[in-house]
Amino acid sequence: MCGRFALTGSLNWLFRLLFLEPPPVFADRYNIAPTQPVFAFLYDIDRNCLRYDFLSWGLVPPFVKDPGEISTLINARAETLREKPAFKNAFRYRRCILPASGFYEWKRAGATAEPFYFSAAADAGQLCLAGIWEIWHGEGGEQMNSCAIITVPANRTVQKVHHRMPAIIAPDQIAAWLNPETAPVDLLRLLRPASDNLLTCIRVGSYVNSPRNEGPECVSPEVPKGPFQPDLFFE
DNA sequence: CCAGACGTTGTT
DNA sequence: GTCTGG
DNA sequence: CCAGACGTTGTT
DNA sequence: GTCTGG
Repeated sequence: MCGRFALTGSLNWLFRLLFLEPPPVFADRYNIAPTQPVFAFLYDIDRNCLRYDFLSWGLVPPFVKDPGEISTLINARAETLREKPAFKNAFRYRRCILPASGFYEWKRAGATAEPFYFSAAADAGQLCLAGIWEIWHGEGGEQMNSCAIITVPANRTVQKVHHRMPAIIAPDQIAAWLNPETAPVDLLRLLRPASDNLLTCIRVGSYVNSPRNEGPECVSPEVPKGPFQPDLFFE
């Protein structure tokens, strides 16, 4: 699955690819967690244009009375997107791309969970995660835009840590994914586990565990804990 | 017909 | 809103 | 996803 | 244990 990710560095290549003007500033984010605003490229069927926006991570279906009523829809299984009432309309009409430098997965080992960071092996930069988004209207006219990340079975690299992973769209498929004219069957074809050579994996420290923590330390490799820690004694 | 769910993950 | 279950 | 809270009353 | 918050 995908419950935490990072977005750092310049996205200019993506803006250029989509013929959009980049915003002047873009803060590095190392620990993007559910409920937070996430940056997204999306097709807006109402305005009939491709644009970007910030979406609240955790999809709120339009039929709920209170956005707090549903809180865990941070992922949507690719296998059942078309059938699930909470997702089908979003899949049909509101797809998005969530750029990510990498994503975190936790490996469960009994009571403990060890965090791992997956990023593009080619050092080429960001990944494009496939998402769906939704518009929620409150009784008082308030509006909330939210999103979920689509998951697929893990590839060989991710399998070592977890059995699901985010769907990653290749740069040359982004336009097709966002295009409102693309047929559902062709959309589903894009939702495949990434090829095994796309990602590298490192074990990171538990610093990232708390969503309150930010900064590059989130992706720092785990400091091995051995019986000997001379630095502590001879400081 | 109306009532009630509508989602994922992991764990048991 | 729309589908499923009773 | 993990971390952290988990409660009421009355008064300022 | 379970729910809420980030």
